[in-house]
Amino acid sequence: MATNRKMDFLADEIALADFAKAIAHPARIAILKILAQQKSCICGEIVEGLPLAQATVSQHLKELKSIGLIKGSIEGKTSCYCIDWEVFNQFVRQFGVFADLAKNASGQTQSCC
Amino acid sequence: MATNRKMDFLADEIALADFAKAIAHPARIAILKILAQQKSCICGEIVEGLPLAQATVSQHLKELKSIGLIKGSIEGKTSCYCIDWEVFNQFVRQFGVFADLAKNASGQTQSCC
DNA sequence: ATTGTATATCGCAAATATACGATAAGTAAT
DNA sequence: ATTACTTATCGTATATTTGCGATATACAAT
Repeated sequence: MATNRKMDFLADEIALADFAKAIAHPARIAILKILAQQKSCICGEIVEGLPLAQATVSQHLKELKSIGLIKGSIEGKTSCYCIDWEVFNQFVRQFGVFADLAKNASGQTQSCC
Repeated sequence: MATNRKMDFLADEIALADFAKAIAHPARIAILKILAQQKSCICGEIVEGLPLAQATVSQHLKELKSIGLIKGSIEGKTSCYCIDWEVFNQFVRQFGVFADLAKNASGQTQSCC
């Protein structure tokens, strides 16, 4: 990016793109899946469940955390990560804008090109 | 990426990540919005609607096309791009996996961390 | 205090993504 | 055939992402 032209886009477009970017990696998708399947908070088995080094997983966790999709804290030996469903659902709702557009256009499932 | 470890992830995790990557940029979100709002196919006003050079927009269109989210063709002076709702909905459905997980866990909206 | 365990961070290398000017390629009209 | 117009592609510069070893940090148990 030569210049930062992010500001020329709408805020909700940027937000949606940032959310997409946060989940735009198989490792982060896998992490979210793992966390979503656990009722209680889960610690470092995430690393064991992924084909990546501990440092790399930690970095992915950091990214998910920085956008707010997951919350986490370390307490002694065990850490605790979990999905922030509040934030998660907020993004899903934003994503729904497109789902709705798809529905409105469902009559023309057959596109014109 | 030192090594390509994509193969160590599940196919649907990779597919979902690829979809997310495709829409992980404000310009591509904006393009999809523009296309979704048009009933008929739309041509080069996309460029005018974005704060980017024509070459850059063309590149973004190419990316959306390569993952199959949009279809396009040029006919003389006017081009024709439109969303492939078939593909679009397929991805939305995959994304729904997470939405469902969110629903299942809705009892615990208050996370444990 | 020392050891062991779990996690985060640093520093670097390699790969990708982004942007755009210049240019090519195609069509329509003159 | 030339001009005007639209879109795609090439080449290149820069920024960002990804991955991991090495190391730091923090706590628990001995």
